[in-house]
Amino acid sequence: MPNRSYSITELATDFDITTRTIRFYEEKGLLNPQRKGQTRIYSAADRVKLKLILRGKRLGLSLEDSKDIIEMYHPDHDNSPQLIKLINKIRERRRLIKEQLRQQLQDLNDMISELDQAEERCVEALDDIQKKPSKTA
Amino acid sequence: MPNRSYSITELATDFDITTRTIRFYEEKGLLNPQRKGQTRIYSAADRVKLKLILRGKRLGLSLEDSKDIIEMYHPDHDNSPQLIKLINKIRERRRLIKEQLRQQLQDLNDMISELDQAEERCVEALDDIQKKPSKTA
DNA sequence: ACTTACGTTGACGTTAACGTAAACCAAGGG
DNA sequence: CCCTTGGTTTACGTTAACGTCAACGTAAGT
Repeated sequence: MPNRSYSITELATDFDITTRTIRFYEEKGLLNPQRKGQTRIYSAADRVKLKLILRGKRLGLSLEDSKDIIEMYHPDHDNSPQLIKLINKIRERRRLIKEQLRQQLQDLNDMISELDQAEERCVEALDDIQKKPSKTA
Repeated sequence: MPNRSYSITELATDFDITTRTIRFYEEKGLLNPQRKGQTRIYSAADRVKLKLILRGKRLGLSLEDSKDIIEMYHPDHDNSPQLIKLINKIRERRRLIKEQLRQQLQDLNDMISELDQAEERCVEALDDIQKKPSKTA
């Protein structure tokens, strides 16, 4: 059932964050859960938003960036200038993401190959030590 | 000539950072340039370290992490227990990097395909508006 | 001698993204 | 009735990674 609702602690344990974090995201305008009295009630859509936020964080986006992205998901269907602006924003964002993807892929591969080399140097140093026994001998 | 040396502003403009940033990295123990009087003189090796730090940043590593990684590049060639520990650190780090690579690739692809969908929804909404002329008509 | 460019060391300020603590309410169990 | 288990708001604290002065030294050019 994708239409159930969630308590704040439930979401917190699900995503391994604290309730403070979730309330903080609301404070920053990234979430707007319903209320039952004082208590926050999170919908499936809220859950998805949280997921978006956390994914954004893993990619190094700021909360502002994630907020921006979240707002791309519910366009104003009656306002064509707004829609056009939104489309451009989406395309720009995609461009940024793709460029980032390229850069990170290269960075990660570079780093891995350098770690390989560093390991190799260590292994060789160890081999050398094996051949000439210690100075104290 | 890879063995020339660099001034602090030279490195700063090269990498598009401020001199404050470079001194900050030194303060945190990631760099240790020579001195000529008071003035810092950076070697080619220092330049490489800076590059490592900045790449680390792009990957979301902390300065502490980068410091750790930099220290992997000049092993103590006479101490085999140290060398063994270092090799294990390198392997662990590579494991982390690879896992991060996997995760980021998935995150980026997910995000791109979701942006594609969002764009599509916008375009459809625009089409709808074109068909039924504005309410004021 | 004066300015300009580049360098230095403090030291305090700033921003993002929460952590932490205090003080409180509400529902249910024993 | 009290306690435990959630939930709430408000507010101050914290950390990383610098930014931003201030106050000064030095060497080169005019």
